[in-house]
Amino acid sequence: MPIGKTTNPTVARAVVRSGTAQSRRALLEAVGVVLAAEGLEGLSLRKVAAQAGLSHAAPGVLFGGRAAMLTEYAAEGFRALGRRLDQAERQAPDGVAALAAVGSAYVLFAVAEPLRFQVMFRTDTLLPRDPDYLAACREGFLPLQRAIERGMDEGWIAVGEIEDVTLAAWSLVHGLAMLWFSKHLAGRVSPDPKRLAARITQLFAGSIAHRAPATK
Amino acid sequence: MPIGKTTNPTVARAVVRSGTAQSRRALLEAVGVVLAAEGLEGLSLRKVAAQAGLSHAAPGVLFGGRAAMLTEYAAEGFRALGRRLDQAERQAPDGVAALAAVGSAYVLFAVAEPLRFQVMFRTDTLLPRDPDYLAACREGFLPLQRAIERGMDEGWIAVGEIEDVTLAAWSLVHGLAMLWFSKHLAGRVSPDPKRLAARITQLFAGSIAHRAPATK
DNA sequence: CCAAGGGTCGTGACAGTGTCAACCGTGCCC
DNA sequence: GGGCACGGTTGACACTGTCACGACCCTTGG
Repeated sequence: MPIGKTTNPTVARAVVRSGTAQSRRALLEAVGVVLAAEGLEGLSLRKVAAQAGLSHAAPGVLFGGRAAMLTEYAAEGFRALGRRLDQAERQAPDGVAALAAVGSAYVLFAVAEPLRFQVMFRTDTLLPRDPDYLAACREGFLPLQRAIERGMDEGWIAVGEIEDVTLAAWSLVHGLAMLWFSKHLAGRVSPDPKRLAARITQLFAGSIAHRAPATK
Repeated sequence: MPIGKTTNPTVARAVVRSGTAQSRRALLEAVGVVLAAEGLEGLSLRKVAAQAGLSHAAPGVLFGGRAAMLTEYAAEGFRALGRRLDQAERQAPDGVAALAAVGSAYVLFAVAEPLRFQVMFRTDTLLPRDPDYLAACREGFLPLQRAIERGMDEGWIAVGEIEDVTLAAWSLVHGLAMLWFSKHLAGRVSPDPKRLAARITQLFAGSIAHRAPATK
């Protein structure tokens, strides 16, 4: 008897998340396809459903609405981002390099997949309270926290400024990515995002690490 | 006769900016009202038109479409932002304070009017090539450039790094504002945006200004 | 003084969107 | 077999942005 593919009966009922895993996966992949083909504004549940070979109301049934589906899509993006940052952080020889590498990887991830990145942070079209989404976010930012800790171990970050340095680093690369999307930088800066991200993150990390003792 | 006859579409399109200034002004003000009442997702041309006391298609006629109207609204926002930054920059005693003050004012403007700020940078729903919009952007960022120039005159910014420092400063405050909106900072940092912005911008400006000579 | 015309805006219609109630088919268990 | 819960479709609804058409007003020419 082919009972092997039976789904967990009670859990599926308890959680709001229903639907077959295959259909949900197909829809999530279709989101990326439609996003790449039609752009951010051209994204619609109906196109996604058609791309996935399902009926037009399938996203609503399987996820519970547009926001819920995009939230799941965004959570997957945060997990992918976390893997990239983790890889960058581990390869860095010291704290300064780690901070710059994580920041650079952040920007390059955003530039490489701008649509996904923008969906990830468009919290007005998402469900920011979703526990899965929140967990993915927290997991994604662990590499940055590790890089900060390395700076603390190396002595160029004081315990009292951990929060500020972390937030400043995150803001820096997040803002750089956002400005890159917004095209406000077109013609204003060098067009190579890789070199640009490296310069900016090294400027920041280097300035923080090599401060003169009397910073007011 | 089903054949539409000699209507000249080019003549009607000759002047993009048509309509009375009053109606356009009323619509732009209505954008702010609807935005405040319904949020970013609740914004629609029909609600704006109703709020302004006009017909549902008035925005399309008077501006040429949703994107054009929002672009004009965004341009007004950039002009207001420029005034705030200019004021902050002029009151600062030296370059470091100017850079921090401009950055702090940037964040506070964004926090004070989050919806307008988000519309200003949502370039996928705007017309980023609009000359009026571009001029307003450029004008809005003059104070930041002046602050950087003060730092250069004071000797803590080299000529070769003007571009990088400018972009880093802008990215920092822009990212901080964006992260604030995205609610990813909720519970993570101090809830007072004024104090937070001051700390972050002073950390950045102070680190850049008081670097040890051997950076890297 | 009146008719014509161009600009300003309302009206109606259309395709497309997200969401929901109602509806089937299919496998499961008593 | 007879429910029956699940996975998904169908159909409908309100709402959106956009466009063609028509009504009104102010100017202007004869």
